[in-house]
Order: sequence, then structure tokens, then C-alpha cells
Amino acid sequence: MSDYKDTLNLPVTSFKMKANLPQREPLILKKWEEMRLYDELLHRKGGKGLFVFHDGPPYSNGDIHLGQALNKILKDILNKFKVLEGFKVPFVPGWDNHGMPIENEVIKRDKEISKILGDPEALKDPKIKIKIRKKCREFAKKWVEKQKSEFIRLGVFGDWEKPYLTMDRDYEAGEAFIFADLVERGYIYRGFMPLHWCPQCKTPLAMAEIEYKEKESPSLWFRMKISADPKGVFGGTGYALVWTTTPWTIISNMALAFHPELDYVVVRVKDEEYLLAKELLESNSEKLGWGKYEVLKELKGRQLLGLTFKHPFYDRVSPAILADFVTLEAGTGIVHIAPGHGKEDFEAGREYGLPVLSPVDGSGRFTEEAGEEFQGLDTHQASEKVVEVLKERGHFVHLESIVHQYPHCWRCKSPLIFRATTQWFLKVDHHGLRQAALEEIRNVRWHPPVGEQKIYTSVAERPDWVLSRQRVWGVNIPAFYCKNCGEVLLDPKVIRHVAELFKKEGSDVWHTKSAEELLPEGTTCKSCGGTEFEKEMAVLDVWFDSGASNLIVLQGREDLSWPADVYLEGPDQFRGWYNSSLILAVAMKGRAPYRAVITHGWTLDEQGRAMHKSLGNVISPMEVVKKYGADVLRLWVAQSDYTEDMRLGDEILARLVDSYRKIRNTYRFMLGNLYDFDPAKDALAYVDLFPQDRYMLHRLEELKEELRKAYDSFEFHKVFHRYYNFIVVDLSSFYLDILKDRLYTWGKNSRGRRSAQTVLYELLWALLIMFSPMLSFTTEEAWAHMPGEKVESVFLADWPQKVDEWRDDELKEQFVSLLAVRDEVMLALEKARKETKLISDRLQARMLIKADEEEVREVLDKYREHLPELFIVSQVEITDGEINAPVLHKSEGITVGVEKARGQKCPRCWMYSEDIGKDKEYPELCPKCVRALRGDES
RNA sequence: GGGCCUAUAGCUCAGGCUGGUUAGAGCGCGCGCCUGAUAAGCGCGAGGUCGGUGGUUCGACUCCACCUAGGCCCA
Repeated sequence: MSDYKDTLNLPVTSFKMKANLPQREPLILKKWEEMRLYDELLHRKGGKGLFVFHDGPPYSNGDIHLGQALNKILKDILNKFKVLEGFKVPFVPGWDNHGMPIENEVIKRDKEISKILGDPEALKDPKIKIKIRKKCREFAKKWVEKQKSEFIRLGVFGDWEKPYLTMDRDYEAGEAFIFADLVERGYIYRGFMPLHWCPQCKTPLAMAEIEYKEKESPSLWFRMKISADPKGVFGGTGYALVWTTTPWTIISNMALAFHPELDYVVVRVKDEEYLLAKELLESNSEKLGWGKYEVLKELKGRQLLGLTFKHPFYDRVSPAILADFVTLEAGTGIVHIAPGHGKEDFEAGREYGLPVLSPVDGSGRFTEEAGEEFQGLDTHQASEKVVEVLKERGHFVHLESIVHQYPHCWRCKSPLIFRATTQWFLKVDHHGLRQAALEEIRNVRWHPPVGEQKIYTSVAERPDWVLSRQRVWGVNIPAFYCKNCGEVLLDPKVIRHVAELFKKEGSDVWHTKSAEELLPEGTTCKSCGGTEFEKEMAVLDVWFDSGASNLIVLQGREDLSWPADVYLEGPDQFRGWYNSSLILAVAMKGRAPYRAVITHGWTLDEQGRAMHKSLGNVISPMEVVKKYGADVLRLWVAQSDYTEDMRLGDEILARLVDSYRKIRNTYRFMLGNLYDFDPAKDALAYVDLFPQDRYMLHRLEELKEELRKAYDSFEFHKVFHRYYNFIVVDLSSFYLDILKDRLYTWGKNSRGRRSAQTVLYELLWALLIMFSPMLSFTTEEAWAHMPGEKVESVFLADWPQKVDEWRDDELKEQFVSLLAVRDEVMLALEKARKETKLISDRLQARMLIKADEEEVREVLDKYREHLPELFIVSQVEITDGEINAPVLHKSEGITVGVEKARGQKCPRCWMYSEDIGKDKEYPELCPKCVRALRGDES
């Protein structure tokens, strides 16, 4: 009986069921490299123009993490889609190389260099600096190479041979040229400003290097006596009641801040009058044990402007100023302002033109400027001394202690102070820069749309840009100081001269050469005519490095163009790269550097928690690749809605592997059934196709359009879900299943089989291309197995064109009806199988169907001959009369009966037939199989 | 502490924005079929008080408030 198996057309393919991606993918990478696929794409594509995706540079100091893998894969998906659409897509990856994390790491590792930690003076030796820079460069280079190989392994296409590095000579020179332009246009100034400062490490810290921890601090109430009261707020001797947790900053007090909209009261306590916020009166009275008091006056904060108060122990006055950051959370509603020791204080101070006093040195000790009483004390000692002095002068009110969140150094864990130092700034409001940037934001497409609000706020509220950092590893700010008079030399011509040197010899020249060697010949001080200069030793903020990338890379390379079509980064870049890029682009060119900005969420673990080393829930992308393959990781990216935070964990990976297998097996089945199909010779014309095959082409048309739209609107997870649904529902469980009889048992060249193959071929062709941005390795592998003429890589193919002929809405309607009937047939069969055990295999069944609706009846009648195939049963009878069958299934508008199929089972196709035995040559076969064996191609 | 965002079946996602029949899909899971996609394929089924509480309304998963959990930004 099983003799006939050899006469069937069973699937044949070398496309393996087991993917073995960790081993197979590297071979595909090798093929891409050998055929120079990325270059080929650039040469052969471009009919639709140029698409410039500007890569945000990751930091080169470790293996890539999941977020970076996600980021690059998302970029790659969009790039590959654009290539399929016909764009020329040059993708130049970049790296951010300068900055503190690398510098710290290098200092820590090298014995000789690490000496400077104990001896800051040693850093003045240029040789040490040169050594640090050299080590940093090597360190960065090493990680660039490592990360590069990791990104390549993920299947990301790009110009990996010529990426951009912020430590490249040309890049550093480019920054200096941009800096020269900014100077020329008046954006750059030198200012005195407080920054977070670690007295232990003796360095300013960037935002990312601060951690908030609980700390016990003094909680001090003191008072400042009224000095000028032009509006007569007080009746007699009055005081402002002030609260602070950093008594040492009172030394630098320059003002008292009030909220303009808050209500304040003047109260009389015994013989003295106090000013404080109305709402805090009760709590303060209780705390300070005032007992009886009398409210003399009530007024808004804004009415207090014009008042001045005497400093509690210096001979100077502090004016009342207004500030929105004053709150009622704690204290008295009156905030003591020391512009040298706080960011908000500083900004408020600048608004009111207050002097900035910061008499604290790098190790956190008070300098001579603070006066004899305080000189030499650290901030803790100074706080105690301040309390003492306040008591002596009669301005002390109350002291207790408080535990609150306070900034600490991430490296040495000690509490930070705010200390004002001289820094270089970019003035954000110069030439209406901020306003122009805000307007430009409106012209950019933000995806998801909330991004627009985020960037708007971050630009609207950002302070002037602190460009300088007192570090070694970076691009030095090309400024000089006259040795004679101290005057600053910041001249665009001089800067450009230095930039040329950077370009020729590298930015180390700043350290290897003297000021005289760096300056153009004959440079003199404009102020005093001096000819001897000192170099500025600060380097540029790394955000300047990366913020300038659009100007340096997009404008600097011939294959690119400015502005970028798209940026795509994580949400931290609203304050970071999106922001710095925008500011520099608008300052230099008056326009945003991007037309669209896409932002993805964070990657979390399966429980929705952030990944932390300490939690042990970190998933390394390369481990996923090693275990499952890059395509599985890419599938994760594809299925996730990246506009929100994304989770990854074991169950999710298990589901992904399942999905992957389903897709792969579906490709495999289709390929297996195309082994003898040559599209050039065997394909049928559309009109000759079976209706169910034409229906599938209609479905394909719908799918193509939906996927294109989803890709185009950056909704990649919709692409995945729609595609996967098509694979599972339309193909695997329906179309491919019903096709088996035709493909296997019909004549090799029969119309029915060729019709099926024609459509399988068209389906697979389009399916592979449309999913290649996501499942890049597997679609490429399957593409290689496609029969017929084709390009060497799926990526060289074009997005499947619209075929109007394949759209047939009437056919679609008819099949919607047929498939609804099919659902009922399945239920009836299940009943026959389970409840009555009438049948086990569907082919043992004969269906009796009665439809109540005329339309349904007509459709059933029209496709009568195809119904056994559609239902995968041996016989189908459409009837108008009562159905009398052992199994009956009734539902709305339709009745389905199941009985045993008539005749005998054909040993070749397994279907039951009443016509077996009619052929003399093949007495045990059904007529269909007889025809197949005779080679009848009808 | 302030602000923004998220919360639909075990998992990944729809739906609801313009409140109104039994809230959907696929996977996974359970049961069964097949053994000619076979470490595959097919069928059926069970899973959700739409994070919680309160409110608006004739009616809320959908609107409002608060709370909880998580994420991010800021201090």
C-alpha cells in the first residue's frame, strides 16, 4: 500500500528545518562581506533618492548592551526598508570617544598615571597628560573595534570600514572650526558658575556622575534684619526668617528669594517682627515656640521687591528677589540665595545681577576671601562656625538636624558641594538662538509625538551650555591668556590656525607644543601688546563632540547630506544629543539637523524592572546572539512596541524562538514545494489560476499595502504582528494545508499543481523581501533557495510592486463566506471526531451542507468542485433538503452534517472515492491518481 | 519631594481617541487528529472583575479624581 509514496511530489529542499543560527549566521555575514553587499546597495539603489540616517554615537567603553543593540537594529530595520523602497542609504556609524569614564578607567588601570590621584600637582606635567591621552585613545580604539564587530554580528548594514569617531583628527579639527565660528558669531563667553564639585576628587562632576543618597545635615533657622524698607512693610525692627540646610553657604549669601505669587505675613512675636510665608506660619510658630504672635500684615511675594536685608555677619546687604522655585515644602518660604553655591541661586542671581561669591578652594576649604574667621575650614567646620557667629551676632534662631536626599560623588561616595569656577559657556539666548531652536522643533516629525513636548521643554528650560571641563581626555578649548596682563585671547583666526594644526598633527599638539608654537606668528595681546601666552587647559564637553556630528559628518562626507532624514535614539537624548545637535545646528545653520526624530523606550527585564548589575537581571545581547542567533534578537525588536519600554526575559525569548521556528518552517514548506518549479516556464497566467489561489494573491496585495504603511509610519511591531498572523492564519493553517493534496498527488505538470506553485512562488518572493529588514539572515538564506531568476541577495531586490490585477474584491467577499462555512465545517468535523468517533481523519468524512442564505448557497455552488480541497474532506454535498446524518452541527444560517465518505480509500491520495476499480491498469486508485500516474496534465 | 509616561488573558500585541450588543488576535497551555512540512502539520478548548478604589453617566475597559506598581526626567 505504501508503494505509491514514490509516485507523489513530496517537498524537497536543502533549507534545513533546524536553523542553527549561531553557526549559520556568520556564514551569511561572510557572504555579504565577500559580495560587498553594502557597497552594492549604494551603487545599485537610489532611484528614489538619498536617505540619510544619522547614527548617534555610542560611547566606546565596553561591550554593547541591550539598549544599544535595540537601537542599532531599529535603525537597520528602517534603513533596509528604505533600501527596498529604492533609496540610496549610506549609513555611517559613529562612536563617542572622549570623556570622563574612559579617562577615569585609564587612570585607575595605569600605575604610573594613577599617582596623580594622590598628587594633583603631577597632572601639571604635560608628559603625564600626553600619556593619559595616548592610553585613552588606545582604550577607546579597542572598544570601537569590539563594538563594531558586535554590531556587524547583529546584521546591521553600514559603512563599517569608515565610521566616524569623535577622536579622529579631522573630527577634532572640525570641532575647533565650529568653535571658531561660534566665537565669531558671539555665542561664546567666559563666566563664573557653580557646578557640582567633589572636594575629595577635586573635580567638577557632570550630571551623570552624581548619585542622590540620604545624608544628615543641620537644619538651621536664622534671621536677617531689614535694611531698606521703602514700602514700609515692617512697623518697627523687622527680620526675614530664613531656613537652610547648608549653613556654610550663608557666608556667600547675596539675596533672599520670595515666590511672587505666595502670600507672606509680617507677624509680631514679643517685640520683634518676622516675615515669612503665610502658609508656613503655624508650623514655624510651633517649631520655634513662639506661643503668642500677632499677624500685622499680609502681602504677596511680588510686593516685597525693593526690600533689602543686612547680611547676618558681613557688612553688606542682600536684596529681596523673586523666584518661582521657592516652595512651601519646608522652611519659611524665604530662600537664602548664594549664587556661588547653587544652580538655581546662580540663575536667579544672574537675573538680578548679583555678585557670585565662592570662597572655597578645590578641596572644599574656605579661602582668604571668606575672611579670617573661616579661612582654612572645610564646609562642615564652617557650618559650625557660622552657627557660632550667628549666635554671637544675635541672628541665630533655631538649630536641629534633618535627614534628606543629598548629592554624592559616584566614585568616592562623599557628599558634594556647589562651587563656582570660571568656565566657558555657549549663550543659548544669543541671536535668538533658543527661540529659533524652539521654532525648528515644530518643523520636525517626532515619533512618538510626545517627543515634541519633551524636546521643547528641554530646550526651553536649558541653561547656558557649560562647554568647558577640567579634564585631560578631550578636545582642548583653543583659548590663550596673556602672561603679562591675563587678558583672554579668543580669536577666530587664531582658533582656525590651531584647528589646522589639529588636522595636520592631531589634537595632542595642544600638549606637545608651547603656546608660542601654537599661535600664528606675531600674535600679540590686544590689551597690553604682550607676546607671551598661556594655554587654556580645559577640554570641550563631550556633548559638544557629539552635538557637532551632524555638522562634521553629514556636511563633511560627500556621500551624505545635511540635514539628516532621521535620528533614532533613546529617551535620554532629549536632554542629550537631540538637544546639543539642535543647538549647534541652529546656531551654525539656522535649521534643525533632522527632519524626523524617532525615540525608543528603555529595555527592562521580564518583570518590568530596569536592568541592573546589582539585580542580576541584565541580559547581554551578544549572549542572546550566541545562544539563539541574531535573528531571534531582531525578532524581539520587531515584535516589541518600541515607543514604550520593552521587556525581555526567558519566557519572551522562548516565545520568540517558537515564532521563529514557525516562520522558518513555513518558508521551508514553500521552498520544498517549489523544487521543480521554474517561474519562467511553469508559471500560469493569472486567469488560469484556481480561485483559491487567486484569493491568496488578493490577500498578498492587502498584506503588501498594510506592511508598507506600517513600515512607513515606523510602526515596526505592526509589521511583525500582521506578517506573523498572515504566516500562521492565512498560510500555515489554511492555504498551505489545503494545497497539500494538489501539490503532492496531482500530476507534476497538472494545471492545479502549477497554479498552486505559481502562487506559492509569488507569495514567498514577496514575503522574503518584505521581512528581510527584520529577519535579515533567515530571509537571505531562504532567498538563496528560491528557484528562478533572482538577484544575488534579497536586499538587492525591490519592495514588491502593487499588482492591480491581483486585487479582486468580489472574490474576496466570496471567500469570506466560504471561510465562514469552513469554520462551521471544522466544528462539525470535530464533533464527529470527538463525540461520536465517527471519523478520525477528516478525509474519512463526507459533508452535507445546507445554507439558508441565498448568497452563501450561490457561492458554495459556484465553487462546488473546490470544496473538498478547501475543507480537506473526501466529499461535499450541497443540499436544500433536510440533512440526515449521524453527526449534525447547526449554527446560524447553516447546517452541516457529517457522514462516512462513500466508496473506498485511494491508497495513493488517501481520499475516498466511489470510482475506484474503474481503471484496469490501476484498479485500486481513484481517477485523479490514475490521471496523475498517466502524466495527464489537464 | 516635583513632573511626565505606562498598566487589556502566562507572553507579545489589537481595540477603545469621537463612552453602548457576549473585549479580540497569534503564541503558549489542555484535549484530540495525522504520521506524505515529522524535534513538523491540523482541529477544538480553557484562560481576562481590561492594575485598584471612588466619581460622572441610563450605561465605562473606554471620561474624571485618587491610590498602587513599574519606567523616565528633575531636585
